[in-house]
Amino acid sequence: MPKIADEARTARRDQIIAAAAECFARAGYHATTMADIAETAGVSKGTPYLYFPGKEALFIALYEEWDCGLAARVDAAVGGLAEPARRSPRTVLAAVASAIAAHVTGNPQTCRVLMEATTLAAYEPAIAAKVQAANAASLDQLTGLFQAGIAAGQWPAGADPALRARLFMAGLYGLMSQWHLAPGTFPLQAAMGALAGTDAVGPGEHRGDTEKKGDGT
Amino acid sequence: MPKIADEARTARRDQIIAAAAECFARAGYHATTMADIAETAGVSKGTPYLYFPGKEALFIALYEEWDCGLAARVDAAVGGLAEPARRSPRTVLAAVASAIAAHVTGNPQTCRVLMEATTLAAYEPAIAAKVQAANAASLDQLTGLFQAGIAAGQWPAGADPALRARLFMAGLYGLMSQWHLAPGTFPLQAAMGALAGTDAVGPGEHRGDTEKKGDGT
DNA sequence: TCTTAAAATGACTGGATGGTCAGTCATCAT
DNA sequence: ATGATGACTGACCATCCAGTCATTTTAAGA
Repeated sequence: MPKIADEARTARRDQIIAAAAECFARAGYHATTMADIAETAGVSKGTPYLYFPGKEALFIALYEEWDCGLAARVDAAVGGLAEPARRSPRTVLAAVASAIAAHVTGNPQTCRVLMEATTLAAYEPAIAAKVQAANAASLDQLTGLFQAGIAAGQWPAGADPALRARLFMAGLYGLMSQWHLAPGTFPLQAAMGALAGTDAVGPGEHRGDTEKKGDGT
Repeated sequence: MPKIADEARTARRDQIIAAAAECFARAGYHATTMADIAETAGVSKGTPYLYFPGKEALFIALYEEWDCGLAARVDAAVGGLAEPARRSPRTVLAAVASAIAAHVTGNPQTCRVLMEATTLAAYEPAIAAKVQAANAASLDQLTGLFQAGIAAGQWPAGADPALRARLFMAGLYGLMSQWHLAPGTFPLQAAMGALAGTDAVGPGEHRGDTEKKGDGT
């Protein structure tokens, strides 16, 4: 009987999510209406409800899709490293930062959705759960990376890998937050690169060459 | 003629702003209604409009008040340093981080309002203007601090002060953002201390002793 | 081609919200 | 004491929006 092809269903779903991303990024969660999303997607007002239970569920689906997009990019970047480089935690870290910067620069909407999610997480338990889970996973991965780096002597022996991971994540998020307010003001790629090259608390294996100009406003 | 005492007017205003802070921090900007604020302040629904043109103006007033609160705290912390210490940019930086951590820990609402403002800034030009101005001012101050620190040899000569300042600010903001989602998960004070003690890209005058345990979730 | 069930539509609803305003009440100069 | 001035009140309005559902359209199978 005439059930729409699975493929078509998925396409519609993606179309709606993409429209939602555009709208949420443009106007924020609360200022975006379901009607906006439907119109942007080119469907009627009722259609989104055939694919998602409601606005919040749609946002969560979007968040997961986009976060996955980011995670996938990061994995791809790490996987794409040449074998010897992949063994160096420091190099991996730089690749992670670079991949994130590239993805965000290319899709500024990612920034917006990410920030919106983080802010919403303060009041919406369902969203908080997703955001915290994503954060914890990233933190774990980074902690592992720093652990390896410390073991390999790329960071000082006494360093606390969990703390390093947290500071690194905080730096990434803070940079995105600053950048999304005024994208033209400083080069995200360079700043994130510096953050990765940075030796929080350690004897400086690296030096001035990782520094780039930022124009300061 | 019977004009209310200026003192009384200011008190009412502050009372409304305090109520707004509580409500915005509890439920976020959009989910907070003017009726909520009025009720929390113990006044009628019309009264806030006698002191502020509307919801957005009230939020902006709150943002400025709270931001000033933070800036004042920072200034006080710096001013309170003993004279020789105040001459050391590194020490000043640590004092700044410590003052912010203390203020935020004591008033978690600050975190919420700050994040809410940053997110809103993406869509509300009036708020964006205030946030960007505040950011630029902080960035300038920090840049000056790093400049002095570099001149004094506390950071490597080649370092870019503007970039350092940006990374430091990003770290602070990112830490607040992580902390407000799960205040119990890690000690903000210690993390911010580590951030200030950190030698992004520099030879490490400091070492492991600035590291504290963070439990990693 | 024709049947039929699922998909899509869009008018509708019930509730909520920012903001207003005519009227009330407290205060202070006289 | 008293009355004029302005702070305060809270019912009210116009608007908006998430979500529903009866109806129409679409496409897969016979």
